[in-house]
Amino acid sequence: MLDQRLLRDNPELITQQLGRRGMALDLGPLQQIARQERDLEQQRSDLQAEGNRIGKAVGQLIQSGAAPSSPDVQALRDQGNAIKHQVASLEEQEKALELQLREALSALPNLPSPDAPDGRSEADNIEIKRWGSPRAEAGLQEHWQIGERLGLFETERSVRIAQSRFITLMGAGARLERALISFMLDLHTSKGYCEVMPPILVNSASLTGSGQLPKFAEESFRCADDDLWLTPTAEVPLTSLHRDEVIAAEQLPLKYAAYTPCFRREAGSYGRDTRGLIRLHQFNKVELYWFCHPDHSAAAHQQITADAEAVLEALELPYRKVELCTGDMGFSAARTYDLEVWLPGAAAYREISSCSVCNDFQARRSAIRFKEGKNTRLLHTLNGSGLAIGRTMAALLETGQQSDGSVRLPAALVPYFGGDTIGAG
RNA sequence: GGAGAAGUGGCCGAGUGGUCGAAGGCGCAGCACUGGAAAUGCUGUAUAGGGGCAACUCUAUCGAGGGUUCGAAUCCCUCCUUCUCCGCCA
Repeated sequence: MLDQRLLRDNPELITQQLGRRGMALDLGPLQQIARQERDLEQQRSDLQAEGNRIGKAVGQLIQSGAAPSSPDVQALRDQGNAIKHQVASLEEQEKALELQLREALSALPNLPSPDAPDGRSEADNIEIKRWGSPRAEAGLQEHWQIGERLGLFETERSVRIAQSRFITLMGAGARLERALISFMLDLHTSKGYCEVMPPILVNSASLTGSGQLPKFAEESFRCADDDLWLTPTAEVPLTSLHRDEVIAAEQLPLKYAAYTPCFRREAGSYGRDTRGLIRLHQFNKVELYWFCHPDHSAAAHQQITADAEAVLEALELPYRKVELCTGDMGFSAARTYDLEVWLPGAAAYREISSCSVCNDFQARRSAIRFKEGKNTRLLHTLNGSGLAIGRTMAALLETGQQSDGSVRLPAALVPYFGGDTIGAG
């Protein structure tokens, strides 16, 4: 959510910055509403002050012996009643404006950071670096072919259990998924992240707080009888972990690593990535999340990205780091790096992590502040995948495939998986 | 799921219609005392929004929302949460 004061005082800045995302906005009407609302508030509170004076005067009169039914008291009562009605009417108008304003503001995305590169789409993203030596021989299989051949997951039967875009991991496949989760959590907690296992059903307030609602309701699964949704990412419960809190400055940064399943409807992606582990309605992810001081969020963004990169490097998976342009960034982000892992079978880089700094955007929506001396200020939040588990498995299968049909796993994973090869012999 | 009790400031806790944003205590901060500290004393210590360069000032907030009243922490209604007992359960 953007600052209402910014809307009142400098809507041109918002228009200009959201223009970098490719939005054309006229905020004039909204600014009018914001100013009207402020004026109404002023009128209303002046009236209330008058009402309070009258109330006290009545009390004093009665206490000093005036009969409650005397004309003096009655006159004041009448005045009080008149004010009460005026206040009620002003309040009603004010609430209506406030609602309009909040709805409009909560549908606006974050302002991009000055450092974020301008651009219209994915095509304008900027490659920052490459790591590792991608395999590029001919005849490499895609992960779903390897998985099916080695019996690592069930595709057809999963449709019977749920529907398409769900997967059932079997045997070594299930074991590898579990190994990856443990490996990633251990790696992150060894660097000072606090491990979290949050609820994966979240309420509307939580989804609004991190930016998924109101605009992206169709992306999440909703429980019919409750105000609960299946979380699309651990970013949602982690943001709300400290919703409506004031945190002591000395405690910052708070760094969390959470493993959760994630649920996404993937509306509008029919026919894309229908095979294997790339695009599922349910997938596992280890998410990194920081609450930090505004002065340190830029450095924190580099760090959280490096922490995600460390997973790929420990798993010996070649990747590239891409900075998203303003036109391709997510709703809540001010600046984003994507990590794209090399899939030798598909011969393509695929997104496996997205690391964003949201500045105070989520903090304002979720009322998460910190106390610095006498001042209470909004803090900054960051999130990054560290990493998406299914896509990591896909990359491991394609990267580790050997001519005998087996898959060799990186050394770091051996203690977790309990072996260095899948499908040997 | 059934029955009962309770939700007040960072914490504990008083307050059942009138200058109550709220006694008292703890905690915290500053000052005094001290060689230094403890103890003690004094002072200060909620959040959000509006106005003002500022000192300051106005409004709202005693779980949430509505109602009664000139006036509500206090009375009424609805909801939420927590606790206790019973039942059920991985």
